[in-house]
Amino acid sequence: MGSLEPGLNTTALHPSRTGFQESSLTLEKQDHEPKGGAGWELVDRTSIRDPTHTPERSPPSVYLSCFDMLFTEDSGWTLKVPEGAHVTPMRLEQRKEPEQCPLIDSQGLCLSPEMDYQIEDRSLEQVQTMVVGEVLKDIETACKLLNIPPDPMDWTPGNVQKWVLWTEHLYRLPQVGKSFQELSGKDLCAMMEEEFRHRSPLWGDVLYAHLDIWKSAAWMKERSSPEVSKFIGSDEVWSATEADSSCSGQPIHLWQFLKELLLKPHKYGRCISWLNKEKGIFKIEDSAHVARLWGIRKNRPAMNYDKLSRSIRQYYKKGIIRKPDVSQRLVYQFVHPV
DNA sequence: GAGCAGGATCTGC
DNA sequence: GCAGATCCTGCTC
Repeated sequence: MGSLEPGLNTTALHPSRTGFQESSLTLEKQDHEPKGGAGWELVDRTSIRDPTHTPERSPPSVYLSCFDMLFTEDSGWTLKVPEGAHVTPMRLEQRKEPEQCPLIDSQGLCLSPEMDYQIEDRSLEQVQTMVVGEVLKDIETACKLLNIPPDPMDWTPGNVQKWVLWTEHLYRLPQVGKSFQELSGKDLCAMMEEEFRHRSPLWGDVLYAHLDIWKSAAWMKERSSPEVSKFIGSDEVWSATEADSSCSGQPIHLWQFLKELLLKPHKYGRCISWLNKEKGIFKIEDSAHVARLWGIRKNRPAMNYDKLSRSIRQYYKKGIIRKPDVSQRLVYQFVHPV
């Protein structure tokens, strides 16, 4: 049994990347029983299932993409793969609209349509709820960073471009944005998977799968699952009326953006982190990554750290950011830490 | 070479 | 006009 390193992006399991034929995957966590027992297998490019599943025992499938969030160092979850394992994409031939999404059950969890029954495995249910919560939080974070609405149906062509750039970044895709120019969110949502593949033969299916998750999340948000809300917490629940400048269409300032990243250490701790939160001293650990994120946020693909740092230095005169008393490379300090 | 400092100019809102 | 983005020169580590 080999194991995939925490932090692994599950697109590494994408059959087009791996050439795998079939798979048996197990989710494991220290002090927890492995989930799935005999293992999980890939159902399609976005979901995995317990091959030993019976309706009475366990949910048949979960979004594979959801588990991206589980493979973080602080989550403790590890995806185990048997030596020489292969992954087979068992395509869902009859993809349904989000209202009938086969991967979402009647309670808003990432389950299949045959899930109209009680799940006896409570811990597994909790994992499901946690996964959904993580997906919603992840999308919420992306919305804030990109300043786009959570529902793809509301996207302008500019929003679509930001989202495509974001997806390119997330899945390490080559540039495919030009293939989706001038499309609104409604246009994008109306497109079938074949059209995604037509526009981008190599990566259209990845974009389609990622969009499908966003569409499903918007659908879940609309249904306001109490289970999911409970997990996410009151301060994290989506709210259209939430007084959040970064989601209200107002342009975000660079210093606000940096603080947003610093507020999500579980996601961005590897690229930016506090050295002394009380004094507002932070370090840009991965300058290229932070610049890339800022470029995506501002729809400036040519952004780099040289330009970003120049913008930071503009804050010196304004008294927003300065270099700490003991100047260090890539270390800055908010003049008025909160 | 990468990062830092700051001037000058351009751009989008 | 503002807030960056871009380009630049010169400097430090």
